[in-house]
Amino acid sequence: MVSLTAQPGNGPLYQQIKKLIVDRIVDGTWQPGACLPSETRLGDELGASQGTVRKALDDLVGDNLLIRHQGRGTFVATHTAQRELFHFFHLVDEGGNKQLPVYSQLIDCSRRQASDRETDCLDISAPADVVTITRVRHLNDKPAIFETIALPASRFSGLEREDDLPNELYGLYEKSYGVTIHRAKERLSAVAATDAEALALGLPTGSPLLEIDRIAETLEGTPVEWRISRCDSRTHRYLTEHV
Amino acid sequence: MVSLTAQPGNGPLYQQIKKLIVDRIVDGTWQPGACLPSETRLGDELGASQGTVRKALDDLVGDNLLIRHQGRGTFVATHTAQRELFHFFHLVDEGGNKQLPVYSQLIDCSRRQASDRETDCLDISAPADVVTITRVRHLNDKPAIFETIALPASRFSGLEREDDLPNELYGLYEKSYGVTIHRAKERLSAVAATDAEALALGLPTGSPLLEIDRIAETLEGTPVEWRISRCDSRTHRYLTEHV
DNA sequence: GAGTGGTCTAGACCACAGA
DNA sequence: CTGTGGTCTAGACCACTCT
Repeated sequence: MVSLTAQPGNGPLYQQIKKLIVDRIVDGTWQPGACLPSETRLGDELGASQGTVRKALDDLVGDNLLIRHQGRGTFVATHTAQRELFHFFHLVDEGGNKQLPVYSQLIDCSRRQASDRETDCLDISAPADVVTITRVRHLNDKPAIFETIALPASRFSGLEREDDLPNELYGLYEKSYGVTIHRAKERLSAVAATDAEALALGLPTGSPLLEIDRIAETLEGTPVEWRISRCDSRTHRYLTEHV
Repeated sequence: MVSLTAQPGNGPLYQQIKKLIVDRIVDGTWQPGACLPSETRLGDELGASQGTVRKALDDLVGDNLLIRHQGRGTFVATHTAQRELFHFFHLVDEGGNKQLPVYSQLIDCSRRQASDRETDCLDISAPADVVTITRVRHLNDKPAIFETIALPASRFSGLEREDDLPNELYGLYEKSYGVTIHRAKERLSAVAATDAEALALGLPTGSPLLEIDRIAETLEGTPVEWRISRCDSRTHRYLTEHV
């Protein structure tokens, strides 16, 4: 049952509408890729004008939660390679060109008990399992990223038996495990390459590597992936832009 | 003379209004900190409704170009320490806390002919001067960032004679040289500390440092500062968030 | 042609800041 | 009290997509 009110203590109507839409996406009423009702229909259902609904939708489009197509409708955002490239991958080569890794060498994918650090990063309670992935991602046909990933086994049950993991995992999370990554917090630092990393990336032990420590969250803000990417810094840079 | 039209080949009205406002900020009609005319007045002057003006203003607020204060008015954004902290400084300590450097040890500030790399980064033509700044910025009372900055001498004439450079330079650029930094592109990598850097930061030569290579631009997109910050990666991380 | 989002208008009332 | 931005409405027309 829907009950939105003019504007008592609940705050602005369009904020209430935003929350309602987010809730429906979170609870699966509107799955990724689904088409929302039209602005006028939503307005009628919620007892708001089309303009107010529009403001709510505009905000959510700005949050990368919805996508609009003129003449077609408004859709729940999905994880395409495009989105991965624009929002979650920031390495560029000397020419400043961005390209997703097309090949990954899988070193390990298994399930085991979570370490203290892992339970901490993934915000899960002590005796729990994680699925871990270790792989070397290639850029321009050369090994460039040594990557370790930890996932809560509760949400990703059976992933360790998956064969042929794709390079872009977020689409897999979404399609096969119903987990949509919405936000990623990254902490970057410089580290010295370990023997294993140096060997895998073809450079001397102790070489400086760019470490990207990422925690990826769902729409609700729950951390669901902890990823450490150690990147060969000779050939690639991490690009960001701020306004 | 203002002439905005309904919507011929010029595109949507609110886009034309945005452009007009940006132009007036660029040409100095509305200086940083200035109060714009009210929405209704702007609408009357431009022959548009208040709602349309509002949409233009909303967009520009989203671009960090304007700031609104309910009941007071709409203002051109300025470079406060707050903005510097939120938009242009991304280092955090182990606790994840962000704090601007409060002390900098100035090593050099002088004027000389630009190198090829500098003319390239700053997009200036060959025989030109730059003002360079070299300094060590301190975080938590410890040397943490070895920083070199190159500025086109044409825009920053006399800066090399400035005594007592502030830690946050962007406010100085804006107030004393009429240069407002609007956007910064950063390329991050891991490098090995040189002798000079190691000495200044109190760590062994060859230690991995996080290098931030930043080119800062004006509203018009002209590069006006090239800055390389080499950061002690043991104690600090570069924090970003993506949605 | 029917339905969608994109733009624009005109007018209303509320919340807040400052004289 | 006046003027500002913040929210909300109702209705109009345009541009686009699909059938």
